[in-house]
Amino acid sequence: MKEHSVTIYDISEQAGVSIATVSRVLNNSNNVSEATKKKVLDAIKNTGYTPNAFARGLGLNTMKTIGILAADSSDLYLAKAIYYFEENLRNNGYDSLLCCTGYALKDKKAAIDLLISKKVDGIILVGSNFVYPDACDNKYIINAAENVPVMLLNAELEGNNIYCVSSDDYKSMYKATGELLSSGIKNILYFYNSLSYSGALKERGFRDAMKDAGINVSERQLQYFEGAREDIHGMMAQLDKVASGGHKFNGVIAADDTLALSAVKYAKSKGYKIPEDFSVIGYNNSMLASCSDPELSSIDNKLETLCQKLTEALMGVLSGEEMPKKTVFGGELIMRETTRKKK
Amino acid sequence: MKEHSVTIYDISEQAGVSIATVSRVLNNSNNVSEATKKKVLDAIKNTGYTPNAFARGLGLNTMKTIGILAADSSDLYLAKAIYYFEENLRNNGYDSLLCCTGYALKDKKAAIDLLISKKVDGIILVGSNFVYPDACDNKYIINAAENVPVMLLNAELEGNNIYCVSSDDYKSMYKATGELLSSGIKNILYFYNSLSYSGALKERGFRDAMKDAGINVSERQLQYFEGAREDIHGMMAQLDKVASGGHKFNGVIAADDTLALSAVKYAKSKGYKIPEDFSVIGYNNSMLASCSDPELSSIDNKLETLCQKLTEALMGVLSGEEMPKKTVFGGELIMRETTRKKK
DNA sequence: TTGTAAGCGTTATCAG
DNA sequence: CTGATAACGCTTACAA
Repeated sequence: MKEHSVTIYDISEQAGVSIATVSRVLNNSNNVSEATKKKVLDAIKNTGYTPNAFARGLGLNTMKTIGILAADSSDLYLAKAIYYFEENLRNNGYDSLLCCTGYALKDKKAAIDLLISKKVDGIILVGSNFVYPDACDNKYIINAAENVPVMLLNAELEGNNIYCVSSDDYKSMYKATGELLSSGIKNILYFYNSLSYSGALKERGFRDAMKDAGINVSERQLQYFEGAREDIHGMMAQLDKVASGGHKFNGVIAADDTLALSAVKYAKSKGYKIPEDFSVIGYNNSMLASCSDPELSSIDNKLETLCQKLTEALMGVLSGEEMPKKTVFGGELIMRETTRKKK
Repeated sequence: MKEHSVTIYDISEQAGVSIATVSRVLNNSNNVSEATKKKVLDAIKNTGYTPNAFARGLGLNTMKTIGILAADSSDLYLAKAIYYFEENLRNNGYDSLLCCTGYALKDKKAAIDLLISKKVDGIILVGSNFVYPDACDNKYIINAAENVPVMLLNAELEGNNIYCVSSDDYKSMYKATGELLSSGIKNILYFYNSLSYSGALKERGFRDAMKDAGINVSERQLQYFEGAREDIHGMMAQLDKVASGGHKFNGVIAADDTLALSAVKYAKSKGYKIPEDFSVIGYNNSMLASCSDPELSSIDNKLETLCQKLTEALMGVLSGEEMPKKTVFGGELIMRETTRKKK
């Protein structure tokens, strides 16, 4: 608890120069002689002076912070994303203000308002769950973008000052479904837990692939899991209920590795041979893939690249450059032990 | 991109009062008549005015932010902690500035300095890895505490303005080891990946329990894993190497669930029956416990409670109350499928 | 109950 | 190259 912190005035006094000069050496403006520069630097060192960030913020109208919004920062996938963002941002001289909003729209709104009132320089929305199928529900993002650039990870939304970086979930799912089908697995259950726009894309990828293979998909083949995101037992129970309800399936494509892992455990509990009699494909290629036994085949959506590109884009926008409003990368199916080789 | 944002002066003008009055209704100081209050509130609503946080910060010398430091915010356990902290802090009107430091001391130093220069109101060090066995290496924390209160989660350090909240790792490990021994498993390998102070405590718990049971522990019975924290295969390989090197073991106590899960996979790969022929106990009781098959017995260290208490303590300190310098909770061994019932 | 005015600690614009 | 000085937008004595 410093009593009265040392200010630019103290330095100016000690160094025998004006505060303007001190400010100049602080921001290493070149118009200052080596001699006086040294005096100032010495004084700074002696006192252990650090510029007051608030005063600085007030003058410059920025404190170089980016607001990071995520529904749940402890979610395996979101946590990784946040990690990458924080690192990239810090390397660019920005700090990260983290807000976990939960999955309710009104909380997301509140959080975004909070960040704006704290005058962050930009906002990153981590995860597809921030954009809703119904356009009205996305108004809060459009509004936020009137104040600061808003960057979306794994989501798409058209709007002024809004930039999107995402993985092509539709295509990834389409391809993964195709792979599973051509490996001989036909009775595939689609298991998901997100109603986001990106979630809808994944589902459509699955449906289209099935349709294009001439297979009809019934409603109960699409299982929405409503429980907690880590509730493996709940997931297993749901699969069990579906099966015992009469709907047989010998493969699961999941919108998330946790769901996929639960499918693996479910299949094992039933005594099915994986991958011969029962195949599973997950999504995100998270650490759960190698935790699972057998190890999960999973779709890798290049999270690190996405985060990097998104940060670059944000930096570009902040320095006034023209940046692409939408950039999308391809995903890649990583084959492990829960899928057969193509026939 | 607002052109010129609306200030307290605009409001004062529109409402026909002085800025002081506006400020008063903003901070709902009670000395203001209902009539003028309404005028001001109306003006605020009309204009969509939000107080400038920087100016506020400058005047009050706080922007109500807490710095959260973690080596790796994507680590399963740390991510959960960060999540709890963020939530608790926000409920108390504080924002969270997140810094991921990695595990290198000099980066931790840099990060903590950064946070202080940004004038956070307090700092939370998430995870035992911030305090080192060698006292000199902890100087950076002591220094930081001269500026703001520093809170340690799962670590202990004596010092002015430093507060610790932790789980009793020593006792938890001691007890867990005892349980395993009394279940009949005697050749236990201790598997760890952290050299922190808390890591040392866990190890000592293990050693003492073994000693008290009259069992000698050799050096190669303590396996330090140096690789990446999610490298399951690397962990398995190390266990394999130990075994094929001639050291037989039929149980593993791990300092972390990931390590434990790798031990389960290792044992299964060898065809050992779990838990009859091979038992495993993990630490943290993370979601990996239920991801594992069989499910991991694991030590729960009440993370949510710890985070809550720590936040409470911090809030107390910030409001000038006297707070305990050290509070420690007990852990609990959650029995699942990788341990036998006691004989 | 309300207004005036003095900070808060910088940056930036002008003169010199 | 350097020094005054006016912003920046808010809080808070102190007066009225």
